[in-house]
Amino acid sequence: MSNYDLKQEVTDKYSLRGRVFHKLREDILNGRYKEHEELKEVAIGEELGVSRTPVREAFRQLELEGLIQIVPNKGAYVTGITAKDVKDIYMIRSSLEGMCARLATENITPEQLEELEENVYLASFHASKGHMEQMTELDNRFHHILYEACDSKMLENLLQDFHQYVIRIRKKTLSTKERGIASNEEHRQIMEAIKAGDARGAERLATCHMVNAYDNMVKNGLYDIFNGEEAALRNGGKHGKN
Amino acid sequence: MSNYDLKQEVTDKYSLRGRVFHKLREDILNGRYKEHEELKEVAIGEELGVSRTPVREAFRQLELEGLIQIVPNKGAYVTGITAKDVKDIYMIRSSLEGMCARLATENITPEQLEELEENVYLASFHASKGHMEQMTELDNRFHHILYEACDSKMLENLLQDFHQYVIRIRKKTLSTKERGIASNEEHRQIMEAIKAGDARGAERLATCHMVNAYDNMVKNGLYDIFNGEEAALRNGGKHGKN
DNA sequence: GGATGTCCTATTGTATACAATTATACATGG
DNA sequence: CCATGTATAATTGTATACAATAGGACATCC
Repeated sequence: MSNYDLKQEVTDKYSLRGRVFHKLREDILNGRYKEHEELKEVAIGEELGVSRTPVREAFRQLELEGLIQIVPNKGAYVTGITAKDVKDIYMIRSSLEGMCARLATENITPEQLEELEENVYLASFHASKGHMEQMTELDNRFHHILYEACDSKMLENLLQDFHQYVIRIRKKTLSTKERGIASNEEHRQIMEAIKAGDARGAERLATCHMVNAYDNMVKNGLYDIFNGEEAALRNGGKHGKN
Repeated sequence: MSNYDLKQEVTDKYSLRGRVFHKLREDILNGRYKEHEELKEVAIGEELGVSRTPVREAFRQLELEGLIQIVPNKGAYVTGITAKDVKDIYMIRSSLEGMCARLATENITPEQLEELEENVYLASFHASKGHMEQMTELDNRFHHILYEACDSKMLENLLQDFHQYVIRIRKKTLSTKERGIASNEEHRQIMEAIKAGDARGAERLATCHMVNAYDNMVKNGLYDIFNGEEAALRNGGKHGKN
C-alpha cells in the first residue's frame, strides 16, 4: 500500500482504469490470482463494477509490467516466475543495486541519510523480535530511499520495476528470523559506508547484500517451492512458458 | 523494421492495436513526432483508419515503454530525453551489456557465434567505406545476437527495452566514420573473447565498448544537440520534465 | 484596465453494441 | 470406434455513443 509510481498514484484516484490496474496488480502480487490463471474481462469488470474498456486498458499495462501475458483473441494469463527468472533477477539486481548505492553515496541528502539511519535502527529492533511483517516493510523502504537518493530517474524506475517481482518471490520463499538479522546488519554496513562517503564500499556491500539474499533463498528451498519447474530447468536449460 | 518483441510481432499482424502501437513507436523513434508533441486520439485514429479504442490501448503500452507520457484527462505527450538520461542509460547499459557478454560466452551456440563472426567481418567492410546506414543495422544485430545468446529472458528483454532509447539517441548524435571503425574493432575483440571462452574478458570489453560509445557521443557534442536542456542540467542537477 | 466568473469547445474517460475469433461439443461419415 | 466437419457458445477485438473534464474566450463587475 505504499510504493506506487507517482504518476500512477494520481491516476488511480481519478480514473477507473487506474483503479482496476492497481487492484489487479495488488491481487497478482499477493497471490490471489495464481500463476497461469486466466483473467476474463467481463468477470473482473463486473467484480469491480466497471465496463470492459478500463479493464482492457489495465490489462495492456499489466502486460507491459510483465505481470500478465495477453494472447491475442484468447485471453490474459498471469505470468509464471521460474527459478531461472529468480536467479536472473537477483543477478541483475546485484549489479544495479550496487550502482545505485554508489551513486547514492554521492547524491544523498542529509534528510535521506537520516531516514536511512532511522530505518536501520528500527529494523534492528524488529529483527531481534522476529517481526517479519515490519521487517518486510522496512526492507522495502530502505531500498526505496536508496533508489531516490541515487538521483537517477532511469535507475530508480528500473529498480522500482524489479521490486514487484521481489514481492512475488517473497510470497514463495520463507524469510527466517536469522536472515532478517543478517540482512539488517548488511543494511547497517551499507548505510555506514554511504555516511562515510565510501562510494565503492557501498557499491560492493550492496552487491553482496543481493547475492546473500539470493543464496539464502536457495538455501531455504526456493527450488522446492517451484513445483516441478526446476526439473524442466535442469533438463533443458530453457524454461518453456507454456 | 527489424527488432520487435516476438510476442508483439505476432500481435502486430492480427490486431489493429498492435499495428497502431507499432506505427506510433516507429514514428516516435524516427523523430516524426517531436519531443513534447501532443498525440491526439482522434487524429491518429483517422490517419490510420481505426477508431479510438485501439489507439488508446496502444497509448497505454507506449506509456509503459516510456515513449509517451499520459496526463489524465489532458493528453498524451512524447517524452523528452535529457542529457542526464542519456548518461544514465549508458551507465546502466555498460553494466548490463558486460553481464550479457559474460553469460553469452558460456551459453552461445555455434550458429550464433558464426553469425557474430560474419557480422563483424561484414561490418568491417562497411566501416571502411563509411556506410553508416548499414553500420547501424549491423550494430543493432550484433548486440541482438548477444542478447539472445546470454540465455536470460530477463536480461534480454531489459536490454532490448533500452534499445529503443538508443535509437532515439542516435537521431540526435552524429556517428562518424572514425567511430564506426573503432566500434567495429571493439566488436571484434568482444567476439574473439567469447570465441576463446574468456567470459571475464568479454564482460570487460563489452563494458568498455559502452563507455567508449558514450564518450564519443559527448565528444561529438551531444550536449549541443539538446537545445537548452544542458543549461538546466548544469544549474540544478535535476531535470524538470515539463 | 484588470480580475473574475461563466459558457463553450475540444479532448479524454467510460459504457455498450456489434464483429471476429477461438474452442468445444456434437453429429456424421468412414 | 475414430476422424473430421460443422454449429454453437464464450471471449476478445473494434467501433461508436455518451459523460466528464480541462482550457480558453468572452463578458461582466470592480
